[in-house]
Amino acid sequence: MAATATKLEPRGRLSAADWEEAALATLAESGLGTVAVESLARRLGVTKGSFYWHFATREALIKAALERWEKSDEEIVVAQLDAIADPRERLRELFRRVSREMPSHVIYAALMQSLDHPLVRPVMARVSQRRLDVLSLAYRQAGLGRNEAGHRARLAYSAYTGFLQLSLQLGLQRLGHEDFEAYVDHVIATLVPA
Amino acid sequence: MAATATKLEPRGRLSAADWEEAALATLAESGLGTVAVESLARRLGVTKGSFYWHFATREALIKAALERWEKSDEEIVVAQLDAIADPRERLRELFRRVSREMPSHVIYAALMQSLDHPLVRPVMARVSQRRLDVLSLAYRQAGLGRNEAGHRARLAYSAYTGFLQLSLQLGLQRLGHEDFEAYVDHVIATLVPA
DNA sequence: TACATTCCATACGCTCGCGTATTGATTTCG
DNA sequence: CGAAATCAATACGCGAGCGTATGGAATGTA
Repeated sequence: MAATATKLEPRGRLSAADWEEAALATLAESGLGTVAVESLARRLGVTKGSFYWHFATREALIKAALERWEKSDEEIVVAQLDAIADPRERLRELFRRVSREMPSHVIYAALMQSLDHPLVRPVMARVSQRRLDVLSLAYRQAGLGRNEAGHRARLAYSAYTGFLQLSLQLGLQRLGHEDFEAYVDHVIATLVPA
Repeated sequence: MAATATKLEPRGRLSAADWEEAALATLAESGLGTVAVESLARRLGVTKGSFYWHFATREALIKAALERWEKSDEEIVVAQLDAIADPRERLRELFRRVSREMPSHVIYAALMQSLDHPLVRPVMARVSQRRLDVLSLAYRQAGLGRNEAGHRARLAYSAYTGFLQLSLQLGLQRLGHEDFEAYVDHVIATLVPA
């Protein structure tokens, strides 16, 4: 009957990867601040003793989890997107992707709330720069000038990260599936050149 | 020669207001997490003993500081803005205000990084709702339909909060005074209907 | 089976920040 | 001036989390 169903994920012995996954899961649920070793241990059905065999320190775990996430994010968000030739359609698809594959965005949003923390900031700086570059390139290919494209990319990316913050962290009117579609359409109409 | 010039603000005895101001200053500088009573005490040139005479608990201080900020923010951002009759010009001025009066925006951005924390979230929810309403109204008066106005307001506000996060927290290319003006112009051109 | 490696539990120490208790100084004011 | 009220210093207790030490169980392997 435990309301907070602390789902213990793996059953047998644990590997470093298990801890990293658990860390990312907890991160997505309640932020980096709650990623504590004793808490994770309970979640996994073991104790600290286990953790410190796999990792030297809590920071080491965070570092590993971040690398794991950054890698998967790199593939998901960026890679399978270059396929779309038409830049305008690529932009539209990019905006739509925010709804699908939410899990990765949830972690993104959680990490953006921990931009203090020396390990997180550089990761998010790289991730953000990559996304900005993708956007900027698409806008250039869509016909905008160098400066225009840069500004529009920054605007679009700001809207993206801001929207996630308002929705997931602030919890501002959760915006049902219906209205969300309408909103995305409006964003596309406003930010994607005809 | 102390690099981190921990400026002790008031000289004589302290009042509750002094602690609140110091809390807001520290908040703006390094986030809510660093708003600790012993730290503030050092900053003010006293010790904990003083603090706990003025406040029952750290949370009480935060609560008071938040009320103080919300009040001042309410006046600055909202009040002296209804003056501008033309909604389009009002929107333009609104975007420009992000550059001036940075201090309040810095505190805003810092608080948006602490949306966990039970005292902060409701405050930011109210503040955000007010600003969204202001935007939405302006867009309606500018001729947009009910839904259009709501969506555009959300988009503009997302861009606002996202931009602050990217600039102040992530530190993404600090964007010199020159480029910043150009960016704001681009935003206005993109988000304010002709 | 024997032995090494891998994984985990228990118990402990340490630091940091909050909050309390107590005493002391400094105003304020009758 | 003397007493009350106001503001502050010192010392202490406490819980949360990290990290360490050490022994024990489980798994592989010769």
